[in-house]
Amino acid sequence: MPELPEVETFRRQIEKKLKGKTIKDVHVAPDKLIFAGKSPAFVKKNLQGAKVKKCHRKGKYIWFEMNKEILPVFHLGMTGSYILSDKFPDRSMKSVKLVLEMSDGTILTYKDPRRFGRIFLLKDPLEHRPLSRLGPDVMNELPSVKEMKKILTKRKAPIKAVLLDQSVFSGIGNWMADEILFQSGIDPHRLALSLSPAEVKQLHSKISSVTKLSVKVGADDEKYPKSWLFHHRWGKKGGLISSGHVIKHETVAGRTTAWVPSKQK
DNA sequence: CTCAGTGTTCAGTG
DNA sequence: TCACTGAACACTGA
Repeated sequence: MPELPEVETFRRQIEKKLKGKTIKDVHVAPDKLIFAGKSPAFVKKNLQGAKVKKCHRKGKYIWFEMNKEILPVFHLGMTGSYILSDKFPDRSMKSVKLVLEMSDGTILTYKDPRRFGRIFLLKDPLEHRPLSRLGPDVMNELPSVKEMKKILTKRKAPIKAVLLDQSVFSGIGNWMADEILFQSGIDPHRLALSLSPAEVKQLHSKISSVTKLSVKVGADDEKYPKSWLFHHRWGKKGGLISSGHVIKHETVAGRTTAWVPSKQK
């Protein structure tokens, strides 16, 4: 479930629970894919005994600031998730990849059944791939309307593809892109460079408001406004957003895209 | 049994 | 070199 709002919500919870505490013990699954080729021993050596100062986020990545040179960077992929608890995960819990036991008994468990998530150990996370390739974070570094116009006029791809491109803006994923375009009244197929100044202004405003509101409610989708496409997009066959306004589904930019042709031009 | 999926990277093309 | 597209990755559940 990880787009910017989910990841930012995790970040806040993790920072609150881990800040100022020391990693007392570390359990690492022998999974070279998740740990980008690193051995359990290497991961453990770099985490054990470290004191967590902060948890940072850019786009869909988070990393810990610690009293160590090498820092852990997390990306949740499609199905990664964290559990904060005071109990060790029991054996029945599948796909646990990392367990951090903190000095005060707090336990952070990371699991990822599909294994698209990654945990990197890096020196200056922002200076190296994959973080170095990210465009401005849409919550903390959203470009001005003017800058956004300049960026979009250079792009010939469908606006949906540009919103999903993490090197242009970071943090937007599939449902957010559809939500932003729906609320902006823009058809996802439109080429980015074809947007009028008024449309770019609208898009800018909706990137900001969709991001802020979903973070504000802690990425709890039940709390998203009733008017959002989000609540209707999953009913595949001929869903309606309101009387007469049909939701269409189609692959755009390689991803399933939901939009309402009667409202998005 | 087949296929799609809240994501990213890389090979191939123009 | 750049921008863009589509496939691959790994696994679960509809």
